[in-house]
Amino acid sequence: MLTFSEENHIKSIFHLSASSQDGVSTNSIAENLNTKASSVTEMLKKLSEKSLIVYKKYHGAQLTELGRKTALNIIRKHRLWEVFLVEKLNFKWDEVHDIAEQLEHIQSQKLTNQLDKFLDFPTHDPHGDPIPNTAGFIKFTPKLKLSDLNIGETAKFIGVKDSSSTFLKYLDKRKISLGCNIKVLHQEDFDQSLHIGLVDTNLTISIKSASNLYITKI
Amino acid sequence: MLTFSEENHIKSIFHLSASSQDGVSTNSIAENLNTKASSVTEMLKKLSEKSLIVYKKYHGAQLTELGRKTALNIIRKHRLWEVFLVEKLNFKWDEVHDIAEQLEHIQSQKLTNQLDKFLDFPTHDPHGDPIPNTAGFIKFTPKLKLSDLNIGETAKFIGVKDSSSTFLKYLDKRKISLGCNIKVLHQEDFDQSLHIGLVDTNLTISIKSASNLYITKI
DNA sequence: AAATATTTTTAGGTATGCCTAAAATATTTT
DNA sequence: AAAATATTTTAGGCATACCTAAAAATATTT
Repeated sequence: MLTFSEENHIKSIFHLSASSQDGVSTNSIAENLNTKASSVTEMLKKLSEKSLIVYKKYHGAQLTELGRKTALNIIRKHRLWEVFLVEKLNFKWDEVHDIAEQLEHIQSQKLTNQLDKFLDFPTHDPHGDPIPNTAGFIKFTPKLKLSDLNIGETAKFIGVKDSSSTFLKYLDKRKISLGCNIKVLHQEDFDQSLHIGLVDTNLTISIKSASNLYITKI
Repeated sequence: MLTFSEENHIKSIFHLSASSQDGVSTNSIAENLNTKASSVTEMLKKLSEKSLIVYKKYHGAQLTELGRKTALNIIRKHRLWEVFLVEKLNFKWDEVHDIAEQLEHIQSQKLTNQLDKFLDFPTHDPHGDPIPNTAGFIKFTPKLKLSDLNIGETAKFIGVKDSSSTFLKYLDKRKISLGCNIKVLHQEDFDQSLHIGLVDTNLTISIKSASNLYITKI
């Protein structure tokens, strides 16, 4: 049985692993968890002793297979609860993160699996992130961004990179919702902003916003 | 914001208050929470400083109005989650306690209220215990036990006193479920055991079991 | 009302998880 | 490759929440 803090460190290392080939640095974990490097060092020693990570002093941490499974189980719970909150309790997609952050620590394999069944085995959470299965298998989809498209191309909006509440609300206001089709109409030269077409409206979004939208060509 | 431990102490004091007019003793809390009296003493000081209890050395603790509200909010969450687990996720009534014990600490007023609505505002949990409303109001029903009935009387089974898994499974096996009608047919002289009649069967239960069943005359 | 027993508190200790500041190591620059 | 800079670890502290053992207060018995 892991403590909340241990679980949070494991999760953090998992997320940071995506964007780094070798070990995850102490500082990046500290920044991610809003703690200090020295606290992280302590924790890395502990997680290493529990065989959840491979840790070599001054050279960061890498999850072991056990650690990866552990991380994916926490992420599975987080994302299932997010689906529950949005689908069943009528929460908006920008309101669910903090609550799921608490719920992901609830310990009961049966609870997780029954919840999964109750939600009819969803494959993605409300932000488009894939939900790992019981075995810790996660469906990998190559992640294209809207900013990667050429003028004239159309794609389906399938997920957000930055799922901060501010950004999600911004999307709501512009009626850009998961699953909708977006066509790139034109790009401004001076600031790279994109004119895009939705089903019944056109609008302009910054290149920064465009690179926060994951899409799949259709 | 209270810690899990603070919340558990508050809850414990609330439950123990039912069966004691004046202050709840340090020892009884310790026993209830499986800790030691000295740990409880420390906590009582802390809760007292936070105005959740009135605490006088050597004379036990009593909840303040704030403490009572706090306790009822935790109990509300506990019981709503129990309903959720049984009604929506197909748990048995003897499986839900430990999970609800974790879920009761999740902090989000909105979550609790949406859950309440989703469950269609249940009034009682799967063991027959009443669910406090948002304001901390709890419906008080005078609690008769099956053992209080006279021979020949019939009553509706509305709750259990001891909701241990063993006892709940015992009831399952005998098809005694919440809401069913029970008639007291006869009492054995030598051990006070009761012969009772259900809808389509008769059976014998010990006086100890009978005093664990809350009923209401019909 | 003493003596005894029980309960509660205090004193002092441990593990966890955080911190700051200083020391050690790694990386980058010149 | 030496110096400067950045990162990471160690050392030593603090708060929480537990513990045991001893002391103090209360309750019960004689």
